[in-house]
Amino acid sequence: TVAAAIARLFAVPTVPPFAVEVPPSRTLGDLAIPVAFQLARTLKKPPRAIAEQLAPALRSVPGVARVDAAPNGYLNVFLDRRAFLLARLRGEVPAAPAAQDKIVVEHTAINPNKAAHIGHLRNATLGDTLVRALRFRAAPVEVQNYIDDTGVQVADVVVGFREIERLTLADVRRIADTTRFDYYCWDLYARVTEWYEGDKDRLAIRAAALHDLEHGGTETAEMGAVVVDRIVRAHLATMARLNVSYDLLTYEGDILRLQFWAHAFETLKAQGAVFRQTEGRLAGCWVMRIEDGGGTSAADEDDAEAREKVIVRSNGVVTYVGKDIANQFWKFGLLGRDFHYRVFAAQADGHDLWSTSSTGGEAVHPPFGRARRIYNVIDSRQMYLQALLSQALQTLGHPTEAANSVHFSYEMVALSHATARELGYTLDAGQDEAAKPFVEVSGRKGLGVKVDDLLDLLTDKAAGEVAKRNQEFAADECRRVGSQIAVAAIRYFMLKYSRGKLIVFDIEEALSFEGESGPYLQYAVVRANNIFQKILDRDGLTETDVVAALAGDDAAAELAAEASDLWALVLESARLDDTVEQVVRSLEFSTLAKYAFGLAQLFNAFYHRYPILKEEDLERKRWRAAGVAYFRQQLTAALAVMGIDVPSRM
RNA sequence: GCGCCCGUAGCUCAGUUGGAUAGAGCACCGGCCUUCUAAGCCGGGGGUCGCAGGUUCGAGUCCUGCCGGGCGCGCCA
Repeated sequence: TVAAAIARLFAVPTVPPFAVEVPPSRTLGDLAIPVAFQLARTLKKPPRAIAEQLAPALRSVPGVARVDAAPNGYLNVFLDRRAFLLARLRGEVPAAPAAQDKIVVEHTAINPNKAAHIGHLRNATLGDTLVRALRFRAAPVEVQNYIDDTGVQVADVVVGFREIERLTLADVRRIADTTRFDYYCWDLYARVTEWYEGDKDRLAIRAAALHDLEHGGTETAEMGAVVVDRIVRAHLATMARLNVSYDLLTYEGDILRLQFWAHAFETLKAQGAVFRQTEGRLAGCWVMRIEDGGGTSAADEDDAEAREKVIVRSNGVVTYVGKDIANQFWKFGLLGRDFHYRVFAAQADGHDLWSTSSTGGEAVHPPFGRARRIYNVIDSRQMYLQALLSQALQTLGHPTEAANSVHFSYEMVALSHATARELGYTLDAGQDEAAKPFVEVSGRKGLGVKVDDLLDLLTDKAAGEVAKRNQEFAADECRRVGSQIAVAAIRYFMLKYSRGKLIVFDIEEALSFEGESGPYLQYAVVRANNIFQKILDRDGLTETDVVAALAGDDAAAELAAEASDLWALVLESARLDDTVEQVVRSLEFSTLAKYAFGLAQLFNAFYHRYPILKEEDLERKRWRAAGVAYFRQQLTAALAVMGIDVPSRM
């Protein structure tokens, strides 16, 4: 309506989209519109003159109390505060139209051969938060977790069991039943890496194991399947602790067995997207030419080859890029084939987790895949390969799908030297790594902080704090709340950095519950909730009762005061929807984290300055309570988008 | 060599379609618990936004070049 008013006033056919900003100081206004700056160019008039002409016209917009034209050209809008808060408390705010296009988000995708570590944690937290943000905006989202069950990493662990430990399939099953199997494999995997280094000929054993995994029918393959199944279930349990869940597990083995790749390969060949190299280093390979933008001049032969990516090796074995291309085509519904599906497990949040299958499966299953838009959550090191997926789609005549293939890229998580030392990892002064400001996490070396260890540490600490403050709590109650606090701490920690920033993970820092942390946010909501609990206990009034009583209050003095801190809290609380929208657009979750933190700060300050239970002026008391009611509703929702629960007490 | 990312307070970081006086946490100093939970609040010191040009009413933000650091560019995944 504001845009329409501007268009009418200046008779410009199309008003460029303009931002609504937050003024640097609340005394200037509730909203700031810089549209006069934009119009200044086309209208060839100074911003101030335009703003002054615009201001009276905007006063008729519903919900607007006053509009000031600032000397510098800003239009500062003051809202009808009472109407604003009441409408929001009654849920009368029109929702944005829900998106209809189906979205697939793929995240986590941990190699199923060892326990999950903090590197995987960043992926899962970003991915799950993206899913929650999209669903907050009512978009239909399907969450997929890709399981590389036929890769070398699984083969390595199987080699460890067979060649180093000399164990049978039955032995492995027994170990899986009686140990922390993902931890056991973590150590074994590191041992296998060393074992290979002892004698390079042993790599032939790995190649044979890999072949067995791909083709099946042997005890090695069977052992691989057991390892994968047990580790995947361990990962799901770990992720469930973090409030992360999925809709579908996509198994690479099924992509191979169902000939998805063979099918995609025929199409790629037919369209000339891949070709068989006949000479040079890559003779005998099927390769895809990589477009790297620049129209390079007469490059020498090495450069030319560097821009060819092998899709099928000269021995006929497809690389993982090929499998990824087939998978991406399937996700868009472009492959012309589908998996079989079976229910894999029931999840804590009540909905079934499905998995792909090569045979059989349920006759009736959800319509997986066929997405309009795909987010692949994967760290920035994979940028090159993700660009290939998009390029393959483009080459095969699917420009829309190419544009809708989003690589949600983020930087990796490394370890601080202090934390690496704590894990028992020592670096000689001579090593290159010793000079770097961080130590790279390495599953292959067994160097990393395991997610469950970190959660256990955080939960113990939080449960101890809960016990101190709530002596009436039983031990299991402390534990339950402690776990909610631990999840808040770790998820917030993963979200507060922008995704382009490398996180140098330090245990000491991650264990902090003070200042800008997940628990700080929870604490603010818990305090707000306690106020309503006490109102209920003492006055017998619910939040609904309090809001209903407001209808008779016209003055709303508490809200109307020029520098009303209550109004500041309400206005800031209202920014959640815009913030989530911005987050989805920019894929930058630190924006949401900082918004939620700032809101909690605002509330905590308000909480100290303005008592509610003891306030004797009843009208004042009601309006304060109303503002707090809206605040807790909004911060609770913000925390839900971040996958953080609010404890009953803490 | 080419591509991507990072460089803002002592430390760790926000500041994202360019906008009003560059912010937060930690650390440090000083206050506040017989009061709705001190996992908190209030106050203080602390800045050449890596450097140099450019674009314009306006640049931490956009462009170019340079400096420093990280990652990627494999018949590994």
